[in-house]
Amino acid sequence: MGMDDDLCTPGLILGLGLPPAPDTPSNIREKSKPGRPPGRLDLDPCLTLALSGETACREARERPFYGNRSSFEDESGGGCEGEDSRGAASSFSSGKAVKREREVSSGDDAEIERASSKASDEEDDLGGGDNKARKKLRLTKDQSALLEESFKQHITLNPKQKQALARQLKLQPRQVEVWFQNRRARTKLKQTEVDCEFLKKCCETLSDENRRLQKELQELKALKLAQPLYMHMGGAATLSMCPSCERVCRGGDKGPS
DNA sequence: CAGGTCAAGTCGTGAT
DNA sequence: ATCACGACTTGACCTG
Repeated sequence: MGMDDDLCTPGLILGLGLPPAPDTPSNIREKSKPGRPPGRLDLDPCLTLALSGETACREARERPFYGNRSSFEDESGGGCEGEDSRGAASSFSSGKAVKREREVSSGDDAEIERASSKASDEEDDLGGGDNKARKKLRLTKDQSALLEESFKQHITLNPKQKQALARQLKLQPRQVEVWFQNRRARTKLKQTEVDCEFLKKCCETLSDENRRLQKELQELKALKLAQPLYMHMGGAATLSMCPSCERVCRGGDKGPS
């Protein structure tokens, strides 16, 4: 009678452990500043069946942040060249453009940029001479290819690189900068999707294993109910998890290897 | 025309 | 205070 549940808890603990949910694009926000370049999600799920006294489940490890942000760029990054002047790329937000005027470039750069803006506008000219509306810049294949190429080399640009690339592409440095920003955003989004898929698979796998272990636990409980004496002889204390075959064995029983 | 893509805008934040 | 960056938004353009 009384010996069922109380006696029946041999101290077996079943635990399903998952690391904290992955950073979603939204909660990743500023915390993730250290920068996670597109990389593998380091997930280490844990599922354990243990005797009491042991920890039910390993602490889920903290996922390391994805490695570096391209700090290597910063060595030469002076930012003193007025490289990134005014949001002149678009003539559309007249008043708002003021914001972007933090780097007031000297006339020289300003002219280069104005010229390059014109050049790029005319390059893929769609015929509309109306500059009232913001005109969509479409990068040419060559421009995109070159941008992609340099993105492969470094995902951020220092001012000199930006300048050089802009000159090469006949674009404004600001346009190059924006392209890199958007490119990083796309990369991150893509990586998030990949992570998400990976986590789903992990979840399925762990659920399966959880079910299996729950079943095993039930079997063990049933076994103990059938052999109450076994408990008093200290049998339960000798139950242990065989690391190699991942089954519960008696103390004396050794796994296959 | 709806929905997708992407260049470019705004805003908030951390680093210096 | 300034700057660079990321997140989010806007708007032009494209496509089915």
